[in-house]
Amino acid sequence: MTAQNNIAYQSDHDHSRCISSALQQAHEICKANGQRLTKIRELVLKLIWQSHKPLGAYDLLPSIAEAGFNSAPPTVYRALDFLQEQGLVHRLASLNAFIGCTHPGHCHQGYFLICSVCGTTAELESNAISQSIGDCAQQAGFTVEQQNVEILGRCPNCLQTDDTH
Amino acid sequence: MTAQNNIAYQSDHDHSRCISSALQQAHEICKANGQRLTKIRELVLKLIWQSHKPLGAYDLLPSIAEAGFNSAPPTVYRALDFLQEQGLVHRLASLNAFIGCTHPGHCHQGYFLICSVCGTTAELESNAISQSIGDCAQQAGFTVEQQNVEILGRCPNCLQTDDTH
DNA sequence: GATCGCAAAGTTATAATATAACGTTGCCTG
DNA sequence: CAGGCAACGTTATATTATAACTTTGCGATC
Repeated sequence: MTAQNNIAYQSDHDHSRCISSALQQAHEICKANGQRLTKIRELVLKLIWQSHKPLGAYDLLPSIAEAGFNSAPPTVYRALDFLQEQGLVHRLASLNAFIGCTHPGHCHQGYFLICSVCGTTAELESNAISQSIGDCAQQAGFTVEQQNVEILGRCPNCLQTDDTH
Repeated sequence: MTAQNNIAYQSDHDHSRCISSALQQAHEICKANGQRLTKIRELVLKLIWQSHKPLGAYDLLPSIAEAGFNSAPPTVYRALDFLQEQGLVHRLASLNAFIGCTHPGHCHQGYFLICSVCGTTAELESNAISQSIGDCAQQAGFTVEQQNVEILGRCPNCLQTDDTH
């Protein structure tokens, strides 16, 4: 889970803009919430945003060490917990990995399309999915608190270059 | 089908029937697939079916030891891997836990309603969810291989007995 | 500007989950 | 009944995550 390829699904997207935009939004959201986006927290967010591929907590430790911080596991988990609480990153349970939230700052559920070949992951907001899940739950008398929707498959780029399909 | 979804929430459901039915189906499916449902595999399946609550791999080890088998982790993980391959159990990534499949033997996606209070988990089959996910994926040019849908919330029983809501 | 209180970060240790690797057993089949 | 292979036993270790306590440093108040 450490590969490097900063192309979402469009090869022409300006990834440096993704990062700087994510960091700026993070500053605004933390300020609005009266929370501190400390150096470590900002660094972890930046590292998470280096790609559109989910990264494991332990993948981040070397870079944290390089930057001169303590790099024991609690350091990165604290930062990740904080970022999750602020809605800035999501945890993908099926991968034990983390990814930057592409639309922080509004209350939402994230649904994820994860490419099984290249790892690139896109976050969706879908009323249709949300509604169908809500309907099913309601029918079962069930009140929804949290949704975990992680779809594994092939992204357009990897479908193109794959002759077995 | 929808009747069965709710069985886990009904206090009067005949659970011993759940278990024996699951075991019998397992025998049939393994036979049909030319696979061996060995003693350990059957025991693990039975243990998983003791309740409608997901169980961790390590939760099963003591009972496996009691039954006189080796109870090192590989034993239970091998059995669980086999049972998953045969479509007899599902793994819930958000809990690192396993649960019996309530309709094995047909090709399907399982969607899960997990009660955050009592842990009771129901498996759904829903064309609406399936369709909405398929539509979103297609729109993104994405081919679906595997779906992970785990919904956390309150089951009807726990809603009734909960005065904070 | 000193100090107090608290949130954040440092540090050490360990828990919880999962797999690698290799040896042994025992079932099926020819 | 021998040979091959799948299943299981066994030991060790990888991977992911948290507990618990100490130290640091920010920022509010005096």
